[in-house]
Amino acid sequence: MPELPEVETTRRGIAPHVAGRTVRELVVRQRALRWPVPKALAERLRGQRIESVERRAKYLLLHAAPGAVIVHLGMSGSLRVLAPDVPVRAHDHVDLVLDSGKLLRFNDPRRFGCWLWQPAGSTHALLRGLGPEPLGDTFDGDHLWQRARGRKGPVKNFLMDQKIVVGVGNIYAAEALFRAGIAPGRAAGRVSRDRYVALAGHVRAILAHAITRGGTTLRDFISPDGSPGYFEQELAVYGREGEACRACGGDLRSVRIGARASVYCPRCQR
DNA sequence: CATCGGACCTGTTAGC
DNA sequence: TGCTAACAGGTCCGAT
Repeated sequence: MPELPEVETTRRGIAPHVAGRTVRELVVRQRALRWPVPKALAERLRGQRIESVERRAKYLLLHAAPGAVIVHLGMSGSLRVLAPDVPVRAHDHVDLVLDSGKLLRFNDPRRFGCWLWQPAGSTHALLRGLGPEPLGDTFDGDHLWQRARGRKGPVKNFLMDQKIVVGVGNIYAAEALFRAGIAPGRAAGRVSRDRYVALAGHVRAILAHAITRGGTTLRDFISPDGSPGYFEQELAVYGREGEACRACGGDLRSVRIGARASVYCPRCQR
């Protein structure tokens, strides 16, 4: 589910309810997520004031004085702000109970998400080596072009490599490549500088626009207030295999690249 | 270092 | 209708 726009939508949804609040307790019902939720996490958080909620790549960071909680939504995770009397449902693995009386509830059927701890002054290994934020100042076509020198793998994998640029997953990679007219299977090193400039612009535009739409809801993504995202209606290629290309009318085709379905238009994308 | 395949886990859907 | 297999938005890790 969650690529950058969904994580950012989540951040914006929870921040007003979480920032400035103090943690009453952390309730962990299922410790076995992508990595075990540290046993000491509840103790570390109890009584701490959450100062801010930051996003880095697809990670959410809940900052407190002694450190930060690192939350990743994995492929099926979601966070919701709820009243304490809302019944626990299947896959509600973690509750962060706040002094406002509300709680932040983490639900994740596939358990690919994580809740980890990062002591103040350190950078967790997961956050090291990440590429630039696609909506930040250091991301542009030149960056992509430089990093693509000598790379023979498909440009789609390159674009989804979090060391190159963060936040772009399968959906938005497919969409950005369509808009840029680049075939997803083309070798990353064989895309011109000009086309990388176009691609970077489309990545930026599509992510920014998807955020304004509240992200993409395919199956189970919901924002913290329970509403879905509305970007799905604007997808040009993702999930549209066999349907007509909105630009040329030809049939969209799906190929597997790196074990991921990759839909594209063979006529518009080269 | 780049690239590839497997792994983690459960729910939904396509196909027989 | 019912069972099984394939597939799903992420990304780490180890082997090559």
